[in-house]
Amino acid sequence: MSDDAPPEALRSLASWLLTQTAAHAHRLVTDGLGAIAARGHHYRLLASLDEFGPASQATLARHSGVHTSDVVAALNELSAAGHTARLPDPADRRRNIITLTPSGRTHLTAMRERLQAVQEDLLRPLDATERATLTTLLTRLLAHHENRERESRHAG
Amino acid sequence: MSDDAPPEALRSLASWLLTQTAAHAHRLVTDGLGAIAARGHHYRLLASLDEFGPASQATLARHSGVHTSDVVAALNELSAAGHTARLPDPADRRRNIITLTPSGRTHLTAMRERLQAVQEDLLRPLDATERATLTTLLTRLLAHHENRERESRHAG
DNA sequence: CATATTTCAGCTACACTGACATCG
DNA sequence: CCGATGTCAGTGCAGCTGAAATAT
Repeated sequence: MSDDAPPEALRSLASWLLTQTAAHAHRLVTDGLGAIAARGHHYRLLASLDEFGPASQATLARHSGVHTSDVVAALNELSAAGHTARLPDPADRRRNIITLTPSGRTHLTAMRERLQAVQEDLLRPLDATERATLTTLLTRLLAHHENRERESRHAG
Repeated sequence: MSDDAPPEALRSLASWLLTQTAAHAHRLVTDGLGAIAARGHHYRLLASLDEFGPASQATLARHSGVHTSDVVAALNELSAAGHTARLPDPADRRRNIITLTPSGRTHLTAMRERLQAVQEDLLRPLDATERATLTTLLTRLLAHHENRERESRHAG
């Protein structure tokens, strides 16, 4: 459904280039993870647990950037599959402490491998220097907009 | 919900950087267009009509990259607002010929202005050279993945 | 017959909102 | 009472699928 050349009015917009390439990236990630019955949120949560250790769901949401309500749903799936465990926090009975199980660790490794392949696929036309440049530019944009969000939350 | 620093396992993934920055870009675009009761699809369709002239819905879908089924919905909205007109094609009675009305042209101009402001907002931390670099890299990625899609459609 | 166009109904993923009960 | 937490229900947009009706 997008055979012809898009109008210049679109191709000249950075926002359009970003969302379009992101759509392709998202497709590749979804397909790559889907092949091992995983999804984007799963990786974000398991990677956060792996890097920061066991945490409450709220902390996990802050680390991974996944919305708390989506954390609930994703952890339902991950726990049902035995990749995470929900333990009540004895010190604060509102909280669950989420831990990575051995099975979750294995699953995380598999996801990492899939995602590495996806990056290669995604960035194929760029050489190493260009990939580094792209990463730097995107990282700067992201940092800028994350700060703006933080500030507006602090102000609001 | 994304206050803390995301794990390195995410920050090092180009796919993650892309989808995150795209999410911010999408928010800015949605907000910017929302202020004048417009949406992304509207701009893509009106810009295509402006650049390529009147077209059938199917052609419009191919030009704009908007799915045919979504074209139907967006044109319902645009036509209800008087920004486009659907005329039956006398030469092919399956088709509607879509045209930009004067009101649609005015609306398109307003969207263009909003979107220019959004680009400025989006790219603020980058200087002119860096913006050009980003545009080039993204354009190359996009071209690559569009070709892959075309080929797999041709093969399949 | 196959193909193209328009339309409708619905699905998935992600980001997000609002409400609620629970607990500190 | 205020605030944080976990849960559930539901919204909106984008991208997409499938099917039907109509016409070429």
